[in-house]
Amino acid sequence: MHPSPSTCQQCAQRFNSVFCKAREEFVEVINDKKVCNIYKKGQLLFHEGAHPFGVFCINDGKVKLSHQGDDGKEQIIRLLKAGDVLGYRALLSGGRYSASAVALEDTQVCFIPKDVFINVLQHDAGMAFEMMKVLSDELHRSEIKLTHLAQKPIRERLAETLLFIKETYGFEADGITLAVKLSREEIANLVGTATESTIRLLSEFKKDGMIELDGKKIQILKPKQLLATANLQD
Amino acid sequence: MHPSPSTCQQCAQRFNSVFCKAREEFVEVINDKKVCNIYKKGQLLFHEGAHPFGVFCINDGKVKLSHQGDDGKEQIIRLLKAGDVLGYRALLSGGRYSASAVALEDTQVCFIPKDVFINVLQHDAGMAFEMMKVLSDELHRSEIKLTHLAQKPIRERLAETLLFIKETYGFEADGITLAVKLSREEIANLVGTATESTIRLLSEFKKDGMIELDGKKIQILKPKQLLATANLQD
DNA sequence: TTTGAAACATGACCTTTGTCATTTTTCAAT
DNA sequence: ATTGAAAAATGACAAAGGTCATGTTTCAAA
Repeated sequence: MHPSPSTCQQCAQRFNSVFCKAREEFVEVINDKKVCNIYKKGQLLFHEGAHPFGVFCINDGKVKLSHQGDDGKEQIIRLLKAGDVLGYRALLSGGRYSASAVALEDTQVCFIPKDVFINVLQHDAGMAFEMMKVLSDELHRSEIKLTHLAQKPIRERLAETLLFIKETYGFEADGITLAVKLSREEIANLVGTATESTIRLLSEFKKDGMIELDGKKIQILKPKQLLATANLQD
Repeated sequence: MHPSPSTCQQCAQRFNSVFCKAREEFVEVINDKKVCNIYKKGQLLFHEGAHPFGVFCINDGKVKLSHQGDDGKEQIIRLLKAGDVLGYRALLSGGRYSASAVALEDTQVCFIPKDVFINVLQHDAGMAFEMMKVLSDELHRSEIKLTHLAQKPIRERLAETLLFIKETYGFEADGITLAVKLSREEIANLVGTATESTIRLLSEFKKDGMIELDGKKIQILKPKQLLATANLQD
């Protein structure tokens, strides 16, 4: 865990986030009002059903965002990393959180109060535009996933999910090990399937030589074959 | 089909749309630059993969927005009605259309060129905020649907879809007939299932007395029982 | 009014995927 | 190092839902 950045102005994630286009004066305001915090692995940032009081900006670490299905089953809808902002959906829609956010590892987060965030959005068109872009991109991702969930077999969706994890978090220094530790159940809840099915298919992928498994470590041995298995057109 | 409105200022949908908070001066600009058009039932407003040149604002009529799955199967991701705007997702993300829009009945649409729309968003914070709200609401809907698609059986999803159609388009004058004609295949593509499964379940719902079927007309006889069948928590 | 294609309907069957039970492994706390 | 609970793995089985084949109805164009 890196030390807390002294200011937003110096933050390594600044130009990597939705604040990249924010004007200097507003970055100063945000810096004045932000509250930084560290969440330990497994800790809750916010809970489905709660009222939002601001947005969270990840400085370092990893977070999962998930819905609770009616039968209590978790559905992971987003994976977040340094530079990502979360909690904006409920804030902008004007309701409660519709998902819970949990740290996947020790994570450093800055909290920006609601009125500060809204105020910046209202007075900084560049920032507002970036926000719309983030929302549009998220919507796009969600709609594509929706279609795949409705139409693609689990095998393809699991391959796609592994590639998605790679896109999001990248590899360890070795260049092949996924840089996040997820349980089989979490992977299943990302794919939208039963844990056992995920376990079985991961074993198959391993038997096929596409991946290597070592506890929660997953190594991508044949990315091209995995991509072919995902059967992506777009 | 109503006659074309003379101006945006007088448009019946104005305060029912994303433009509800737009300042008068910008509504005037939009009015000057808009181009109105009528699309016949089945006609394409835009096609997946094409470049967006502006947004469409529905004045009267109904439109479906759908992805083409990899195997060519349609997935309907949104149903639109008077007052709804479409085509903004690709415009804001800065890419091509990721979905196709087709008129479900004769539909009157105003086209607003890209630069005009973007310009208004950039100079009218109220309008920008409304746009963010629309995006957030859409994202919310999409994520909920994602979870249901992953976790709920088809029976529940079909019931939910019928209620969603009711929420979107309402009833005919009789107060029980859904005010839109969709083929069984289109309903299936909304639910995310095979056409045959949809047909079978609709027959079951009819046998259970929840709905009545007469060609493409669907009457909701027992909304409460249908709601119970949908098994919605939220 | 006829007619032919498309949509609707239904049955049989099979594949996929989920569920349940059981065993094995991992890993952290003692 | 021990151990106990959680996670992972595996097999057997069941259920859900998709596919295919075929028959029926609808509806718009001739």
